[in-house]
Amino acid sequence: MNSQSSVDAVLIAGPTASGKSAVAHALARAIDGVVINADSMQVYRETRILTARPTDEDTSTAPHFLYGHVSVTESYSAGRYQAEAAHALRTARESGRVPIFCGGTGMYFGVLTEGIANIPAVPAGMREQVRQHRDAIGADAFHIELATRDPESAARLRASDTQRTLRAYEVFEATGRPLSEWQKEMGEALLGGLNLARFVLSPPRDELHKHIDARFDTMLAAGAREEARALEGIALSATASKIIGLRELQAVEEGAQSLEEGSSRAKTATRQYAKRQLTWFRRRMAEWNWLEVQELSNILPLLSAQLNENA
RNA sequence: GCCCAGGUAGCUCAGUCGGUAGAGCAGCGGACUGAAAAUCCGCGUGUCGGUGGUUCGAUUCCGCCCCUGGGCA
Repeated sequence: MNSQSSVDAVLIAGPTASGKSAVAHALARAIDGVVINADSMQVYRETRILTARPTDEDTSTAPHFLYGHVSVTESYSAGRYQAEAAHALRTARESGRVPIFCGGTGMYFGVLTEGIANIPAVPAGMREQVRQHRDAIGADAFHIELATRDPESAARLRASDTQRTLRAYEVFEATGRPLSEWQKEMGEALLGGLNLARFVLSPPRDELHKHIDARFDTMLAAGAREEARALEGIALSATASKIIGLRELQAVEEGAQSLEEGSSRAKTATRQYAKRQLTWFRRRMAEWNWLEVQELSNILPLLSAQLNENA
């Protein structure tokens, strides 16, 4: 990193419940920055509690972009994130504020720092058609059909990988060109050429697990059940329906399981998610600055010291 | 106190006609290019309650003890 120039953008990644939102908020206030979301679920409006989205107080005391601006009935995607993050980045820089990207979605950080192939959107109707086709003929037959359209993707993917085989198939159906070909043309990294300060917040695993459990209890106390109940009967998008805790709490509201059981399942799912995040971070963000301390008061000085080194 | 059932992985359990044991869940590791809080792949982590006895060899058979649940008093 160039020690002569100042930092153009700060990136704060970390597993769920690692306290990164609070750090980003405090940093934004300290350096007159703007927090830009890098989390696939905190974009959703109606699920503030369940997605641990920053509160109104947070967003009124420091600018926050790309939080809660999408309805749970809408699908969201890395492609849409790319466009919106580009706009948010431009807005922040034009106002002379330091963009602080904060979130837990590894793939979105990939969009920021490595770019993503620029592939035309696949019409929703076609996606649904392809999905039904796979259901009808089965995973193995679908995988064989994919091989005739996009042999390279088929060779790379297992038939059991529902999501990726669907994606490869539908891209071919929509564009007439294999996904593997599209992917050879990477788009530009949004933050390419900028001087970045990159951090991964990583509390010890047992501490993280305690935080996850405690945070879900806090969510319940803050009205997570009501939030889940309010969404019953609403046609959630494929993406929003994956919000951890939502289905678990709706099952509780419907009487299908006890609150204790629902809570336990939600906590377990959150731990498993954090584990997947950490795998990504460890392998793909190994050279970032890893901060293993736990307390906010300890993190800020460390982070500031790193920033000054780069300033 | 007596009778019955059970004590095997973190949890719920299977099993060994005597040759030191295996499933699900949890957990751990990994992959990841437009649903990524998704999707997928790999890994068994054990004084088989304790202690004596029989045996070449006991988690398995026998005795005693401890613990848990149920029943009779």
